[in-house]
Amino acid sequence: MEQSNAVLSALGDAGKRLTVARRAVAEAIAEQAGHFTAEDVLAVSRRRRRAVARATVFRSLDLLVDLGLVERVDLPSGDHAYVACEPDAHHHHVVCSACGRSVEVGELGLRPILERIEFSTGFAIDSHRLELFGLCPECRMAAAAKPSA
Amino acid sequence: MEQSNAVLSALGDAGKRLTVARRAVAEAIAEQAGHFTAEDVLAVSRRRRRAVARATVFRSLDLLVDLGLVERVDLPSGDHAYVACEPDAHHHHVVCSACGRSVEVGELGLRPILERIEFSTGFAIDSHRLELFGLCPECRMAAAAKPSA
DNA sequence: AAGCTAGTTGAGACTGGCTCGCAACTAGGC
DNA sequence: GCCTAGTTGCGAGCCAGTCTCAACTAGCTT
Repeated sequence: MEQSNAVLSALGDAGKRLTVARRAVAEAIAEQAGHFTAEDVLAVSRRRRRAVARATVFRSLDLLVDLGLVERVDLPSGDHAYVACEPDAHHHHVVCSACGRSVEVGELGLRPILERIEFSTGFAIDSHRLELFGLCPECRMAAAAKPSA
Repeated sequence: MEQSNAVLSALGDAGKRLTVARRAVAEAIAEQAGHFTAEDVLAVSRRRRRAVARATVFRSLDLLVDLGLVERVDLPSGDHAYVACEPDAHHHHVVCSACGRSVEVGELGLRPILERIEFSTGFAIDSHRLELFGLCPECRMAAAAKPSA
């Protein structure tokens, strides 16, 4: 809930209205443990009897992406998903390929690598996207406990 | 053309048939300078009078992705595209955001960074995706020559 | 408390990327 | 040249995401 509050106050700061639909979307996102799709938000909003129109879900999500409160990730499957995240600081996400949970990691010294690439290719790199996929500690343990199946 | 040959022989090695449709797709890909979409392949095949059905384009592209001859990239816009690339070695792509040209870069010392992340998050990272976007040397010069517009 | 208005929403038609099912076709071994 | 399983083409279908526009409302104003 606190997270949805953060979203709501960020909306206010950006001079956006705090509408019922946006509250519902914020709540639905706050309820997500890891990454989620627009479809998930839609489903949660319906389940909670705060149904929001499909178009509005996409609009709100776009808005939140603009505000940096949510980020798009492209799953290895090619599907588009979103993750809630801290605004401001540049960071990346580590996504659990079993349960979908996602964790943020900081800038982590990519800078020198980027510089090396710029030097060797002549490109002026202005944006990059690093997405990491693997098993979170819980799923690792679960997998170890029950190796087959 | 040599690249399309590489594709064709790789198909043979994988025990796949060398059909007319696949040749057409291979040629269309060889003709692409940078990233391209399934739609591009379709358009080229038609322009060359070797029209391939939409479904077949997707099937062939999937096949080539499986064989590691082509890779999917997700553009910052969220669109899916493909890039032709060397099979085997793990590598990443630098994509020019102006002209779409793409260049491969090697593994470039990401390993220690991944290890640091594994240590700090407890995740067992088994795959990652690093996509770099920026201006290639030509487009940089073009941009410098004509700063406005 | 009521009014005002621009930002926002809902509904549903629409688009475009991609997949499916199946009969027809053909690459490549014999 | 024959055979057959792997492929293809076609067209229908599916689904995420977008668009349009009239109706609604958040939040300022009076």
